[in-house]
Amino acid sequence: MTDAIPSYLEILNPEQRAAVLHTKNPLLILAGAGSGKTRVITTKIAWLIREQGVDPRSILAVTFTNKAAREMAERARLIDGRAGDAMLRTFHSFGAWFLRRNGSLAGLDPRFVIYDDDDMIALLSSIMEDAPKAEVKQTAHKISRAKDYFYSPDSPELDLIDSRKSFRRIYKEYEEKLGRIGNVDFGDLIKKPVEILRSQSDIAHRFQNRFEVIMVDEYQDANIAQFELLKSLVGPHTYLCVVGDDDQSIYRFRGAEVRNILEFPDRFPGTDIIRLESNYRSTAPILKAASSVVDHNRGRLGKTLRAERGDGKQPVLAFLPDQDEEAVYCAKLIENSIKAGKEPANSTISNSGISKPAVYSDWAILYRTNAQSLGFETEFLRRRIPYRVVGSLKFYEREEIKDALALLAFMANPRDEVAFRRVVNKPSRGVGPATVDRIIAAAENNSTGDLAAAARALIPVLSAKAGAGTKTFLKVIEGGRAALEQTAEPEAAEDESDKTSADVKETINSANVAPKKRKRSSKNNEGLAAGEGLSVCVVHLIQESGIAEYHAAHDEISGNQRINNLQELANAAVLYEASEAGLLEFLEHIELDRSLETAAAENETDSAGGAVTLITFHNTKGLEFRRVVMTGIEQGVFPREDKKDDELEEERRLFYVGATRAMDELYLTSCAVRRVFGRTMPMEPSLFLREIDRSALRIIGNAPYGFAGLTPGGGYGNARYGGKPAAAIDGWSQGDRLYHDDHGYGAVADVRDSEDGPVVRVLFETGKEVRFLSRHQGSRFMKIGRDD
DNA sequence: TAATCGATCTTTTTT
DNA sequence: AGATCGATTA
Repeated sequence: MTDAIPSYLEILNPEQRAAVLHTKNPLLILAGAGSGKTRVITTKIAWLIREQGVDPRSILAVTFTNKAAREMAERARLIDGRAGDAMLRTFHSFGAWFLRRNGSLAGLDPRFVIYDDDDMIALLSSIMEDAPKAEVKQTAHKISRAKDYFYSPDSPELDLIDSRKSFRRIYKEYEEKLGRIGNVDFGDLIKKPVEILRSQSDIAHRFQNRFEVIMVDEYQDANIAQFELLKSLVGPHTYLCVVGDDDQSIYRFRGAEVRNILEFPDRFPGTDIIRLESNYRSTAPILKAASSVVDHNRGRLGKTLRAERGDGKQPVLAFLPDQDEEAVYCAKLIENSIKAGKEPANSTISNSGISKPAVYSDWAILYRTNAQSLGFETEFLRRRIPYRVVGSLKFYEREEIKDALALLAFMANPRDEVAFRRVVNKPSRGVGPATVDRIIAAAENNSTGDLAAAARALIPVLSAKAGAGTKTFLKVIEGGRAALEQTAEPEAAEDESDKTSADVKETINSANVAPKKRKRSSKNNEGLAAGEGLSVCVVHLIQESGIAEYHAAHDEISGNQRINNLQELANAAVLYEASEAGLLEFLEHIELDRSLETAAAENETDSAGGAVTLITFHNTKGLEFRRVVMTGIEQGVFPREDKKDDELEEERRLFYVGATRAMDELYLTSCAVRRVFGRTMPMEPSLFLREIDRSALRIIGNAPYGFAGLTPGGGYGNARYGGKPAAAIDGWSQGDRLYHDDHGYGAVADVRDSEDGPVVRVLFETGKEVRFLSRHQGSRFMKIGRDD
């Protein structure tokens, strides 16, 4: 250690450095929020390559999101370029990569397409023919869950999920049907590789030898199947290092098991544990607020974060009348911070030590459910506050996009019954359900299961109309295939060549290549512009199939963007080659990484200050923002209704994750009423608000009755609102809440008549008291409601 | 067979 | 409030 320490290690604190330099035994890094976890992982990768002579290609680092994988690759490469050769992937993309090469050992055609939840439901509903849709959905969920836990249709443990015989039967049938089709669902991407590795010891050995080092990020979110995958990949000489934080485990609902991290030392004997407890992100009061909530959880490893940044602005809890005011409050906060940045003289609200002018991208609005984003969007749109919505885009879930993808999927795999059903009669070609069933039945009887072949063979027997329609459809697909083959160049062989043997030579990270080219879509609806590569094929399909026309007609009625969306999809395909391999790559990329930003979602994002981020709590994991507003902190919303025990603890962790995203400023909002399904419902403040250490909180607005013991901070306490509201004078009465551009939020303390007319006395959240003449209020004061 | 109108349900959270 | 689903109707 007395030798010169490389500079990239110098910047680490002792614990971080110990984590980087650790070797041999399995290592569990318990990394609190904001403790420099990513830095440790990336540095470790670089260090292993540089100082330990580890071949980068023998390093596997697994994450849960593509974003995290990309970031990790980028940062590791900055330290050492060779890190670019390491395999950095999500669990699922690793599974897909594995199955393309080794799936044939389990009878899987390497040309499989990945089914998403909707496809899964569609397939399932063809099995559960007359079950209500809700039940089908629920069954799909249970099957996903079963796969997360590595349960097969004949596992005895399946009873833990659903003990009914019928469930077992449906699950089994589903598996058979999916197998016949030759596609896989998300769960299969993990489960099938484990099955192969378990049953084929030669393959297992090959992989155990290939990966000398395996690292897992966000280990607290791993499910049982992923744990099994890990176990199968770790050989006697593999160095295993997992990083996680039990307090940030928020994916239980999709099978994540905190016990993976809690029991890691038992599962891998000899494990060393290193804790990273220095937080470099948030100020002390923010951390205090966050920790005081999660402290109420039982069953945690427990740790204490030290706020290296020291003191800062108190988090603010704002009680607001309703969700519209909530949106206004957020908008005002943002606008004020921007304004304050532009006019530094205006320092009514002084924030200790924060002198940087605020920009839009400093801000994030957090909410529990995607549906809550709408209110903020409308308000921000109105005020021209640039924003971007993370996650809920659902670009790939739109009808027109799913149609186009189904055409592509059917082209890639003519056994794909789900895709076939979706598009064979869209737009309607006279191929009704009866005909479709007949074709599918015929395909089941021929050995290949090829629906296109079965359909072709049936044409002579079908009615004239159905026959003609079927013919048209097949022609479209064939045309698409022709568009592939024409341009298929020898390059296509490159990826195929190393399929069996040396995956060591693999140039990896197809997930990382997708260059961010921003193609401007042609705005006219005349026709779709075909670029190069696979987009030629995509455009052909959506045009010739009539899908484009079908949706164009719809656009005219409801003013949608469907044609533009289809164009966007075609643009994305430009990056892929027009070959079968390119097609599969494109489809896989879409299934596994839906976070792609689409031009459709950009409103004014390109403006200088960036944009405010609208995002669910779940989606914020791994992110940080200078200023964060946690909205809808109400009982029933967050925590969601009837959450108790383990689930309540998970909600608490979610709260913790959200709060620890904030670097400088944290705001919490809680509404007195909220529209739920169009009905206005009275709300109660969240349980979590009572759990927050009160010394770490400043409260503004009116704490509702029942929020015992809390006295608003600005000097206007509950008592003031305890009685009936005073009679209004000139439209103002005691208890009215208002907003002032300079002073922020406040409430009317009293209204008195004077010789110049009614005088309104207002107390602001800053503690400031202001009097003004009612008739002079101008536009500087904005009334925002009252609390009765 | 397709389009239109009402009734009903919706909301977790995501790879 | 909005979407979705089914039944009714043209």
